[in-house]
Amino acid sequence: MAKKQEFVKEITSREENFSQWYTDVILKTQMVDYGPVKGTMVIRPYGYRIWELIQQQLDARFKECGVQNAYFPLLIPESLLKKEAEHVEGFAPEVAWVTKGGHEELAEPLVVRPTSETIFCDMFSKWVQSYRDLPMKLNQWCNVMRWEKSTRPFLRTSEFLWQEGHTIHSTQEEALEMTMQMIGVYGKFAEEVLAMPVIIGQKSDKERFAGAVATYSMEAMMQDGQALQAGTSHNLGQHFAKVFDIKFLGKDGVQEYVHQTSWGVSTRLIGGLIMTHSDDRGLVLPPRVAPIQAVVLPIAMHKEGVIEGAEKIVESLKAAGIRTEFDTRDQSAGWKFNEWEMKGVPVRIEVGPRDLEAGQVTIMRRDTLEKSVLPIEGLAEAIVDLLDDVQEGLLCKARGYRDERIFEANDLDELREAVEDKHGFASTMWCGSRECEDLIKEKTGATSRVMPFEQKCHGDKCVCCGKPATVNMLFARSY
RNA sequence: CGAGGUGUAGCGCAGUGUGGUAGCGCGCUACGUUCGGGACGUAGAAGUCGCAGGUUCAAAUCCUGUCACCUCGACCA
Repeated sequence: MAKKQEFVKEITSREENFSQWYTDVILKTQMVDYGPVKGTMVIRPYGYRIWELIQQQLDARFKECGVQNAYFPLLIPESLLKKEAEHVEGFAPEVAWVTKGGHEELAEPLVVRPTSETIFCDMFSKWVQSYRDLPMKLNQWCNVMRWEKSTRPFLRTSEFLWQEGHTIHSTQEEALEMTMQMIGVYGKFAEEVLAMPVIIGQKSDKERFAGAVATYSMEAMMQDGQALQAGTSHNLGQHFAKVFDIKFLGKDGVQEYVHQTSWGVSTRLIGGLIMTHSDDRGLVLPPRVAPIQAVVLPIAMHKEGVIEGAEKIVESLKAAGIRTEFDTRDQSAGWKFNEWEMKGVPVRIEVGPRDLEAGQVTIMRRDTLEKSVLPIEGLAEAIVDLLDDVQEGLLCKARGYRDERIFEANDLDELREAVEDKHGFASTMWCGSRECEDLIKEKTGATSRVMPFEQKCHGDKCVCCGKPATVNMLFARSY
């Protein structure tokens, strides 16, 4: 019999220090480690598996939209990046340069891609001639590099993994539709797969992507009330097309510039996932992105028939398509309980001699920490249902949490109170001016997040200047 | 870039005042006893004390320089 030992807390509580808690969770669950170069991270197998699951499921949704995958080079010539003025200005402070090839100084320096608009455009201009070539919808899964001043694993790292979609269309309407379609795909994906509720809307001019006509974003609320921009979709208009000379011959025989979009989500989604669901015991993963959905723990393994009994259960779960881990390591049961809880496995299945005798197993679900008993007969089907339940439960819980923390703010003081004291989002009426946006940032630390597609009008005066308001804007402190 | 802090075993830390042969907890290895919420015993392995110089018979400890990292600002689609 194992003696009870004082519980050694490995993870800082969220209440005490949210950012330390976050770091503890990702390091101690062995999802990532810090890389040798400052601001980089090594994604370990457990973390990478989550990314793979995101990739698979998101990519399938892209394909449904007629998007094809491709791969473009890591290095971009300086001249290409510089073609679009606003674009280069936006990224200049954070690009990494390559100036040497072997021992030779390069005639033209190269940048490590911070995003690939320019190189896509360069190729588009060669590939497109006729309206019959359009639309062209491409996507690539790759890494990008941005030399950030301050970094945090998953949320802002110098190098990160993402997908970037780039499409070109013959009409403005079609490009706009594509932009909207993709932000919609992201929003649905975030809620259905990551169980992460998001608010979709348009960014202010200040927060817009460098070179875009309009940027749409999905914003999620983390458990400390800060906002996370979890995915963006940009309507690039014809800016890039004009600079890179991407023209096509229309049905009417007239040369026209294409209308363009780009959209992306990154490994930041994993950071969002963690800060949305996890608790003081560690990770809580939604079943659809859990590398291990169910762990089977044989109790008192040395006893006759336990391993065999558990093994049969494992086989039946695997046959039902459940990602199952069979943990037969020589460790105490309590130790394993904690280990798998920390790693966020949605369902734990204990199989002990007493269970087997009674033809049942003991179940614990990670989201509610509730224990229950299920019969071995028909267990796999029951677990499939349970996983669906967990998935749904997590979304509901997160949505409830978020909705409670969106506060209407009618003046600067209420806005500050919403983000600072109540740790939430401020829903405001805003005049649309840059001056007010800057002043709000200065006074409250909050930045504009999105003008939600679902506008909630609650007044007619700007939260900052009191002049007539034009739009409902969410303000929040953000990552 | 401004202010503060920290570098000692894989991780977390003590030791630095007053210089004297490197310590603790966790983890790791082997064997045995255990096994339904972080087990126990015994025996082990593991450190150029961030780096470079200086003072000294002797430096983790004192002096000088330097590097790295962390926190808070600033900055950041």
